[in-house]
Amino acid sequence: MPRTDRDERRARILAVVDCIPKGRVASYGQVAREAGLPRHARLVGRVLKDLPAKNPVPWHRVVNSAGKISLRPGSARQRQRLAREGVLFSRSGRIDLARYRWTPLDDDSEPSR
DNA sequence: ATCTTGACTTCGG
DNA sequence: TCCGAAGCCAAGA
Repeated sequence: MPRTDRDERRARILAVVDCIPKGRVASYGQVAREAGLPRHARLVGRVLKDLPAKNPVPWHRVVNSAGKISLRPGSARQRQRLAREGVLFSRSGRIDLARYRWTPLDDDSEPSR
């Protein structure tokens, strides 16, 4: 069990990220809200940044509110992982959130529209 | 306690 | 659509 408040929040954030289905994405802010931590989008980013390589959580399914990859170095890797799951990128490198955004309860289902 | 950082977000122009 | 500014907030130093 998490001992500190910090570990507690970290665990909740990762739990949410772990729920994002293959082929769908969520924004940092969305993950924060669903983890019960509104206004903590940046915390989500920090947690993912410090994520051990061994951790299997689908960190690549988290993008910013503009539908773009926030990772500076390494964006190619994240993009490739998403593409491999069927997530299409626009010419400007953006993901159509209206189409790929994950909403709890949709838990699977192919992207529509 | 104070100041800086940043895998963020929203709002204007 | 593309910035820049402002708002936000936990961590580090």
